[in-house]
Amino acid sequence: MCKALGDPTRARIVQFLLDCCCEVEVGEQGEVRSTEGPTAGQVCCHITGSETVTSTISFHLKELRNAGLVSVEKRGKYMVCTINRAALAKLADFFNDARTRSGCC
Amino acid sequence: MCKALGDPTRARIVQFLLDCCCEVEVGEQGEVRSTEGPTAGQVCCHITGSETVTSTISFHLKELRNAGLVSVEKRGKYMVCTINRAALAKLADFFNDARTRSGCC
DNA sequence: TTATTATTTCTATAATTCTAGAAATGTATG
DNA sequence: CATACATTTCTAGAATTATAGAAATAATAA
Repeated sequence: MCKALGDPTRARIVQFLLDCCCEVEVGEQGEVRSTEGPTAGQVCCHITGSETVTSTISFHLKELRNAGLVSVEKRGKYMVCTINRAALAKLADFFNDARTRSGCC
Repeated sequence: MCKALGDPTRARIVQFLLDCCCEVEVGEQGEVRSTEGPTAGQVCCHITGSETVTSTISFHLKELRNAGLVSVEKRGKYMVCTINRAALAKLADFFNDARTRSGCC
């Protein structure tokens, strides 16, 4: 998980997912309402400033997904990204344990 | 900090520093008693299994030091390594905040 | 059905990072 | 003072990882 978070682009993605609460914007009929996070395209737009380099964001989302930090699930033709709170809790617990651990001597 | 922890060798070093409570072993006079952590050479010995590749461990210790995770201070001719508990606390706090953060919607 | 939109996979290249030897530095010991 | 020891810096090469374009996939819209 730390390795995944170590890349600056992925760190920005995670920060965006933490800050963001955008509902997925949709066409005229509102196909994809009531999602919890932004779509892959919205992440891309926010991180790179354009829609042109989706492949790079897709790569990083896969890494974050493999690390268990983010879930990316299909809703219609979009991919909706959400932070995995349990993973954050795991990290918090690990570092909290480490902090309070006393050596054996 | 996550980037620093992301490397497997550095992760092992940190884990060793957390687990370890070795006092610095010394010559016949006991020059370097009452330190809090192992020397760079002891870290090297534990991680790589030999003393031969000290430069690599030195490189990683520098990275951990630059990230603020480990302090490496001189005691005689040894360098004594200790985990920075405040850094661990910072990480714990960050992930704890992130975990419990509720979106704005 | 055809076209369009969103995203992923593939590929090559670019960039970064790790590794380990050699030489250099600093400290202690004979 | 010379030698041995602990560690760092420098260097080149190896390995890994990131990037972005192009083609492929999948779902919706016309």
